[in-house]
Amino acid sequence: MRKVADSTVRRLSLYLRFLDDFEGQGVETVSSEALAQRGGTTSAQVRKDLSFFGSFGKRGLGYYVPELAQRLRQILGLGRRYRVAMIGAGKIGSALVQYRGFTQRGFDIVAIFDNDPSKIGTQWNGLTVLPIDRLEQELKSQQVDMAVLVTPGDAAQSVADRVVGQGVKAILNFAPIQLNVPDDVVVKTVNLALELETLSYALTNR
Amino acid sequence: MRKVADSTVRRLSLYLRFLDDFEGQGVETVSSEALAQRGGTTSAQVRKDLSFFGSFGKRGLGYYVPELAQRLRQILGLGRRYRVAMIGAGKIGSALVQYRGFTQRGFDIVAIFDNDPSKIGTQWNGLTVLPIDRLEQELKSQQVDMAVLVTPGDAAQSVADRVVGQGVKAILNFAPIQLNVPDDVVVKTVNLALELETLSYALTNR
DNA sequence: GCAGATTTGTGAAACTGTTCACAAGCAAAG
DNA sequence: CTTTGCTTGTGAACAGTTTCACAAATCTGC
Repeated sequence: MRKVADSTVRRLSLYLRFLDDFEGQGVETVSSEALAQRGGTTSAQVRKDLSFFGSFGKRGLGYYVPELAQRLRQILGLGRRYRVAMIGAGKIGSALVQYRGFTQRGFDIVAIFDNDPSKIGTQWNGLTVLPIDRLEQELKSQQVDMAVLVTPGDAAQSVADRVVGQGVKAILNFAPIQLNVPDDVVVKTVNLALELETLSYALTNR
Repeated sequence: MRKVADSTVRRLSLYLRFLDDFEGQGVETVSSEALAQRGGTTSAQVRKDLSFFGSFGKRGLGYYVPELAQRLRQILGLGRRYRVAMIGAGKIGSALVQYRGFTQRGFDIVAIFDNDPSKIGTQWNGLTVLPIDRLEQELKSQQVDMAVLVTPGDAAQSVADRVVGQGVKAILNFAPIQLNVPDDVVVKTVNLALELETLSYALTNR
């Protein structure tokens, strides 16, 4: 498959959300224009995004909502559930464990790790916080697909190495550092303070 | 000022973080190549990014770390502190209130709102959760610069309207919807489930 | 079955962002 | 003071992304 831009994939994910909404409202077909308005983009953009993967619409009519939703799920790899490990049971980590959005969209958190003795053994949402020493063992036995890193910055790289060592190929990283991983591992970093700084920039330069 | 790409601003914010590290280590000068390696980019990219705002380096030597850091703070508007309101005291909201990274980087949370009677009046990190009815009053009296929206999706737009109505010009949005705001208001949306979906896409298409 | 109204799918054009490559400037050594 | 080596700053080339614009396909109403 030829390379598709990250921005395209993000929009597809958005479109899918809108389609779910439309489907809930009993809408049967939708035009690229309608999707575009909902997503703050243009109809040409929507059609171009979809065209990378095939032609799913009917000229003169638009797209069948359930069918397009199904196609997008397939493209995005959402035809299955994913097993996710949360590494770090601090503020953000414990909030994410309880976050409904993940489960709703197909991502089940199946293990939580921390190295703080006062946290180990406590229950979070039905899961026991495990000591970080058990990482290798659990990632294997639980068949974890993805790891969410919510450790302090200075621990993140070594944890990432261990996770990668167990064959995990996808990491969502909240630590404010640039992770170094092999080419076949995909990392998405979310840096919350950085997002505020882009707002600060925008406020300042107007 | 001519328009600078969002990607450039994000990298500047990263460079600043690296400069802080270097400064802490007592490093006096740094080359574009050193910054590039730390940030996973190229030296040409670093120099181009900086060149939008002036020429801060010395040929043959590089950049003076404290000076460049100072310049970047100025460019990013980080020469001051910002007053931030957290709207929504759910899982994510309460985690963010306690998150050190915000305070460390100049963003002080000065008010928290929710509409759940069981949360109103409770203390979070020294702040009392206020009823959402007090929003307008508090945003004004507290001179809030930015709002972080952590409400359910269906409440987000109406809250955003009220926030904008009080003159707040910057919103960090965690609700999984596309916010509609006037042109002079800047919104950054962070969609956590969507980040996982891009990982899912990457895992599937290899 | 035909005319008119829609809407897709897609090359081409326009635009935006990144990389290249090198002249110019500065430091250090002799 | 001159040479050598390094590093910046930047125009130009390149690459990637978005927008345009239109032929082709389908629907609707008569």
